[in-house]
Amino acid sequence: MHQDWFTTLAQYGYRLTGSRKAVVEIISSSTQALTPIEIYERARKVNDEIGLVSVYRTLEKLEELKLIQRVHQPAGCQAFMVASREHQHLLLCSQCGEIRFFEGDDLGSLIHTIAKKTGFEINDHWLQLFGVCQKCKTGQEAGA
Amino acid sequence: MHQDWFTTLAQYGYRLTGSRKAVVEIISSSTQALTPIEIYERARKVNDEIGLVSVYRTLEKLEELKLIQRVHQPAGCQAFMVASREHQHLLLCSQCGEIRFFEGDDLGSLIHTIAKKTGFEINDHWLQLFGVCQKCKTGQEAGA
DNA sequence: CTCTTATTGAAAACTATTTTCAATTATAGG
DNA sequence: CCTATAATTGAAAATAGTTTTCAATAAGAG
Ligand SMILES: [Mn+2]
Ligand SMILES: [Mn+2]
Ligand SMILES: [Zn+2]
Ligand SMILES: [Zn+2]
Repeated sequence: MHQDWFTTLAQYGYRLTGSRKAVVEIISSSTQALTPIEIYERARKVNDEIGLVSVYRTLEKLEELKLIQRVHQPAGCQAFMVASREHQHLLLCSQCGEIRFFEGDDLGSLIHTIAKKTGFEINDHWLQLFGVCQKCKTGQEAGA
Repeated sequence: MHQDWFTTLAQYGYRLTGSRKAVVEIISSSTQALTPIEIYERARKVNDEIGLVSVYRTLEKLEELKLIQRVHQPAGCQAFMVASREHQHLLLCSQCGEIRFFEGDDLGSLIHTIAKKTGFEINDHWLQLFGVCQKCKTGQEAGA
């Protein structure tokens, strides 16, 4: 997966540097949403030269290219994760932070009804489900 | 409506001060989500002594009492609006910022399916619809 | 009216993010 | 390979948003 990201970055004329590679590898392989600081701390274990500022700059570019997306949670909205290619929704574990995509919502008729009732032209929606994952339910520790 | 809020605040032992009244009146009568700064600026027109810090402190208390809620939007997540008493969802106009509640989503069967498929125990959800309100569609300016 | 204690605004502190800048380095072209 | 050039870097400064500290004030119980 991160190979694809490198290709995309290169296509857009961005150079492949050590700092960028570290950030890309960390985010693209995480099953949790990560904040800039969390990414920075993980990246430093690989490359202790990296600056937090490069994490921010890389996140900015990855978001522009729609390779990552911001995740909104009750605890805060600074975390990022891999973006879904298609229209999908999130399922989040409130305990360990694991995040999964799911698809197949059938909001069509609801959206139609609300549009008719309110006069709004509805063109997007956010749906997120919150819960406790299987691992956390059974008491196991979750892998980071 | 803000009369009820004053009563609730008093019941919890909070005093009714000019600063609080201003914040309460502004939020409880707005059809848009407002940021702390926006509230502050509006409040100053009524009471030019008020400090931004009191806006923050009042928001904190109103949120604790569940009289207001934070609104998450693509442009940012610092805005607040009246909280719905019951389980409801938001419909937001991307153009003028108007926000409405709606109810009657039928996510039950979707949630059941996802729970079964993933092993998650799902206990909450967020649903927001984004679009353009009637006023904005027909080109009128929206009232603040 | 008085007393107590919550609340206030200003200022300082803190946190998160962005900008500035000179030094470095990826990469296109030779 | 080398070279030239423009993108990228990390440090430091700047900015923005929010919280804490503090002495002064004022709400409200009695
Ligand atoms: Mn959907
Ligand atoms: Mn619902
Ligand atoms: Zn979990
Ligand atoms: Zn509108």
